Amino acid sequence: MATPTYTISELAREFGVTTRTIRFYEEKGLIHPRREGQKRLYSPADRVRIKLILRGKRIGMSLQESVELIDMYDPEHNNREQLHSLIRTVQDRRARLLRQKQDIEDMLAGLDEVQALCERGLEGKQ
Amino acid sequence: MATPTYTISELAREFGVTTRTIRFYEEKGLIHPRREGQKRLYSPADRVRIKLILRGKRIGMSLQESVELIDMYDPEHNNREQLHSLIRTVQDRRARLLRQKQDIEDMLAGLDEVQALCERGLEGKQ
DNA sequence: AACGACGTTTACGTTAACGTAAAGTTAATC
DNA sequence: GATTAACTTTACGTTAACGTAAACGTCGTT
Repeated sequence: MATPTYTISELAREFGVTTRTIRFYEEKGLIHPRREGQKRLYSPADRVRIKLILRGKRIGMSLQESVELIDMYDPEHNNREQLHSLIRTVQDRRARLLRQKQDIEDMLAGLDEVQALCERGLEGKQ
Repeated sequence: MATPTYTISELAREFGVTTRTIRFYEEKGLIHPRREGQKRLYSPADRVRIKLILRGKRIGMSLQESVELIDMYDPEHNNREQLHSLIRTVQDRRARLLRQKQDIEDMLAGLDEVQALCERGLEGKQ
């Protein structure tokens, strides 16, 4: 079976964004769907890129940051210097992500407190 | 001993933002420092609010979202209906935070892979 | 009394990430 | 063949979150 392909509105529906958003990502060079005549046709790889970009957005990354992170996967970096440099940026990213994770855990703990207070408040009025 | 108080540039330095940012937050109604003549004087409570706002920013929350979350703590909600409503918004927040946390963990796993690939690549060239 | 460091207000400028509207093309259907 | 639905391009508009510049006040020091 041939690899599946997606139209722009299929992907828009799947990810809960507008077609404008997807075209905008292309305009910014984040994806490069092929064309069938005039129409855009998206490969599974395109689809994954969009998914990863949106994942980045959810935790507050800019589109550029998301793309930089995604592009760490494909190895256009052969020499020692580049590999070392990539390892450093990986570690920077990791540090940031760990702090974000800590931020989230702190907020979750805060929400637990708030909810406990609410439930206490409700008991009295039961 | 009296409770400590902060000038705008002290806080700016501490949090790594500009004074413009802090004044902007006030302009948007996020904080309300008292005045000494013309000058702003920040209380520890003001300081914590700024800290929480910046924490929210780090994980991609808007200023408004941060404030809404912070304001869940002070109980201006006495009646049953309000408490129930608050519990629901708490649960929505929790769901979003959990997904963000999952996103981060996925990215961290991805970074581990990238780093492993880098180190493999380096071995051959040692 | 001039200077520098800090504070203030007012106001226009900037960037990212799209929204929205206009106007047209292509393919399938009534 | 007219309509409808999905696609296209072009282009101006919008919002959030500040940046930046101008013009001024108030100390403490030199």
